[in-house]
Amino acid sequence: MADDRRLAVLRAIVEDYVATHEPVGSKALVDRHALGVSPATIRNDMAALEDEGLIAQPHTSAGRVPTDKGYRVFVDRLSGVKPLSPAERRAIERLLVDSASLDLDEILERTVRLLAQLTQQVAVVQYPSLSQTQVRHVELVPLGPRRVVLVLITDTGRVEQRVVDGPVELPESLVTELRGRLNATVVGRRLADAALALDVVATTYTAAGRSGDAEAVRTVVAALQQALGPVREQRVVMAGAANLARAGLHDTTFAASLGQVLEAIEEQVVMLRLLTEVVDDPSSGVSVRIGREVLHEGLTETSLVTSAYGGSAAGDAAPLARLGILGPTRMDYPMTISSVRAVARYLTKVLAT
Amino acid sequence: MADDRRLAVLRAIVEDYVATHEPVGSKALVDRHALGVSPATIRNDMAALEDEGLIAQPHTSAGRVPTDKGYRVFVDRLSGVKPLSPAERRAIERLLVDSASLDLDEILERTVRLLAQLTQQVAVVQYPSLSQTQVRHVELVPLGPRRVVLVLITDTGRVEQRVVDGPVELPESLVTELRGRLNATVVGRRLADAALALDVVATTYTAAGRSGDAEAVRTVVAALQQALGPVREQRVVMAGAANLARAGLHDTTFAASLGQVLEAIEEQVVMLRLLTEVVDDPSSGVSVRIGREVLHEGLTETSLVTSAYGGSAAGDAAPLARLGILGPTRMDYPMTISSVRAVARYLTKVLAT
DNA sequence: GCTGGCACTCGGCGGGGCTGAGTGCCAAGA
DNA sequence: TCTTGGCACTCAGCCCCGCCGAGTGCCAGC
Repeated sequence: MADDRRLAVLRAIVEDYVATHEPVGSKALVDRHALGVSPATIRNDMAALEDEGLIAQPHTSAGRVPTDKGYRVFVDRLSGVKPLSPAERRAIERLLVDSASLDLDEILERTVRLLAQLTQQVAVVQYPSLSQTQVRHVELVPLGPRRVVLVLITDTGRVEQRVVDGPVELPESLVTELRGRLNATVVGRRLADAALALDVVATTYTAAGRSGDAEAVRTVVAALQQALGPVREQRVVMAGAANLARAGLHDTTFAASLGQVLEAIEEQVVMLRLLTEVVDDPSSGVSVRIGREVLHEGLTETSLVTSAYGGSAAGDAAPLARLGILGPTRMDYPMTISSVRAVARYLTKVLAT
Repeated sequence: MADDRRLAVLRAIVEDYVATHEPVGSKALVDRHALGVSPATIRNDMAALEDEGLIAQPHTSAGRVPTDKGYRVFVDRLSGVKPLSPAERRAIERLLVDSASLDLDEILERTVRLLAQLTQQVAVVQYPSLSQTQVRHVELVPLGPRRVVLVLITDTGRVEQRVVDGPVELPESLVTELRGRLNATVVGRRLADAALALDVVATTYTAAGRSGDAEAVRTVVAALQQALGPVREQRVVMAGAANLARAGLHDTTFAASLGQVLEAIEEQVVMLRLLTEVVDDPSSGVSVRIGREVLHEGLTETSLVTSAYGGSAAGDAAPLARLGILGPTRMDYPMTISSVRAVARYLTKVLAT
């Protein structure tokens, strides 16, 4: 039971520190929380918590501050679910309703803004993975004698385009023929399967003795395969950088790392790595990385709260991608976690329609 | 000639202040610049410049700092063109070469990054205006009984897409017929003309007594008209927010406005207004707005250097859109101006191919 | 019109002293 | 064994002060 109280003290320290942004002392704790014991007792508990590495003092004779490890314990064992406020719930539902007729780009754009606004942090949404989706249609449009636009349309309504410069002229007749052949080969297949199936198309032309055309065809096929490949789906959208700056105003240590945080966000490669190397906690459906756990140089003062979205709630379809937020380690985890989870769920619903 | 020297003093003050970020005094000026007169003379000149509102003292007994008006005079009359370094020139040329086979999105993405890197500021690139371009092709792809994807392809290779939910079922035969009719109506026309020409399509169906189909057709036509309209071209891409944060580290006044700057950048509406209300100076081909001239609340500490791009160098084709940078008023204007101009020219070339 | 000289101003810096929040430890009580 | 009040101790933050020096404006002389 003494152990229970120690954890209650840790929870109180985290909550107060998040609220005030100042190291919290033993007296302030008993004043603000009905702990039922004296400051001296709290001090003993604090000493124990410090031994365990859960809290730390910035300097002698200052209050305590949670460490990354302290936040970890708080998140894993202490934070109850904070239900969303009616206003928040309404904002999310509005997204769901309004999005019915929007295209994917706009849905994601709105989602990321909503998440940034709810959490007052930087929000990121990864583009949905295309691996589950199928090819609906391929279109070739001549732009010039040796140039065509290749447009790939999937059954989720996503459109990919490539400008292709052929090595030789592409007569209208060949374009028309190739359009038919490509559609026959790939329509209805999953993207990865379609890419493989295309391998034979160019060789057909070689076999038919039309080696001149085969060269041009190879170029077009290669572009289509590239469009089918996973490269283009590796994108994230981001919103709420201004929230970061505002957080930095009240927190000089975080302000210093602001530049590095912005850099990481702008480097899509970095964000994608962070998003993909993470796995949701089965019970909460959310992943929380705290401080150094984020495993990126400039983000040691930063936590990453993310959740998978897409797929089906029943779990019989794999999720499509992840979304989440990035903010100072000192954040309101219960609120953030429920916001991220709620937005992920609603986005899943929206995409299922 | 005394007047000439006063301007030389202003130039020296601007240059030193930009370099050191500290108020510059009379002694420091004569040391660093071969002005050929004594500090006392400079002090008289400074007093005159201050009377004219071109420089100011943060407090008595500190050096002088240029005002917005001072920067204005510097930019208009004093700053020579600073040629790009060979390394910079090479970086820009590499963009030109590599971009040959990329699509528009990627070209702009690279351009904005390049500009951010060259200037060490936040770079913005507005998407090219579509008003000059023509419709190349319209494609309709059924997604479900009442849903189609509408894809619009222009002769610049730009692709716009819309998911359209019809009020009633859209049978395959109608989709095919409509595809042909739409293409017959709009292909080869300019976007704005095409939107007008579409007005008659729906009425054709009504006239033919097919009022059931007419309703569905109207929905599709409306979506296409919206895609043709100017709404979707109103986009900007942005890069280099981290540069801003870095600038803020050495400059507390600017750090305070950092949040507002990020907000303005994220609000595309704001950036678009700023970009469109600006006109290039005919002699330099660049527009420079300094501090309050930017005419936006959060950007009084910020300058905006932009240039039109696209069109033709000879001027016989109107430019397509603008690109530029946003940074603290205290920036290296000659360098920034030549970078912005150079990138705008190269992007024009790239898009002309 | 330029220059050297001179008195003046005032922000920034470093030192010293005080305050108060917060701690650790201890001995006594439940 | 745990809790509690008491007590001595530490130390960051703050204020005050005095000094320094950069920088100024003005003036008389060239």
